[in-house]
Amino acid sequence: MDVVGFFKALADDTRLRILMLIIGETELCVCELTEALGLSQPKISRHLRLLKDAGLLQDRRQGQWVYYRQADSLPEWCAGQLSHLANKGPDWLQGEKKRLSAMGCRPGRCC
Amino acid sequence: MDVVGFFKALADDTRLRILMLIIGETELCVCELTEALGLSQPKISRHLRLLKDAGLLQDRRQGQWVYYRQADSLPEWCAGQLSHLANKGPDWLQGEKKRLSAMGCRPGRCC
DNA sequence: AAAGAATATACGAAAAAACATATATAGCAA
DNA sequence: TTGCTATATATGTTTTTTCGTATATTCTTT
Repeated sequence: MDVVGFFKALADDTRLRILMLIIGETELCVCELTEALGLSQPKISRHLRLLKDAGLLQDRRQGQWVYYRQADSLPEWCAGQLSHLANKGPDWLQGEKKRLSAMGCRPGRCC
Repeated sequence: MDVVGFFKALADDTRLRILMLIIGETELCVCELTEALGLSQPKISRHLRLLKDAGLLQDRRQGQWVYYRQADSLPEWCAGQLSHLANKGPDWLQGEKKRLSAMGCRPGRCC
């Protein structure tokens, strides 16, 4: 996990929102992110891959869903910064969180 | 100072090194940075401008030299992250610091 | 005023990143 | 198997960044 790579990974509005949402919710699958951000599925997947390649996220497959969460074993300077950001700032994620909880059916959370 | 803008500003190797050097030394002028990083003067100036536009640096002119330092009035989450980075990490700036102190004549510091 | 040094900007080219869309893969259910 | 859903990748295009080089500006010194 190099420093510039870390900042590059966060230097995009979509990725930053994805990451903050995931950290706030601990774990989210692709379709939840797609819904919450109102973006196309390939776009979400592409950015998730970048975040995973950068070492910030890890994924696990469960059935047909793939869940993403913050990577274990992040260096402290990096994890600290992330949780700090996720807790402190984002009033900019109100809309996203609202859309998330408005989802009729979320995998593992309903029906 | 928006969050994405902050990360964009740091998402470049040259800018990150410039910033870490400046924070480490409190204040540096363009020719010192040019020497320390071994890069062309226009390149340094261009990146300094980006950092200034992003709100991370401020400058002051003294005679023919322009000195850059970390901006006053940075939000706490931002200043904290910067000093944390500058103090903790950069073993990657050894060469730069060596070239800096090897400069025969540094404005305000010699002759 | 003229010359020289330090710094800034302008401009076209090259490289990198982001995108939309189409298609592929993988699991599940009938 | 077939069909359906969730996710991933491939491809060509557009946008954004970065860069080198040339030139402009500002200050100092003579």
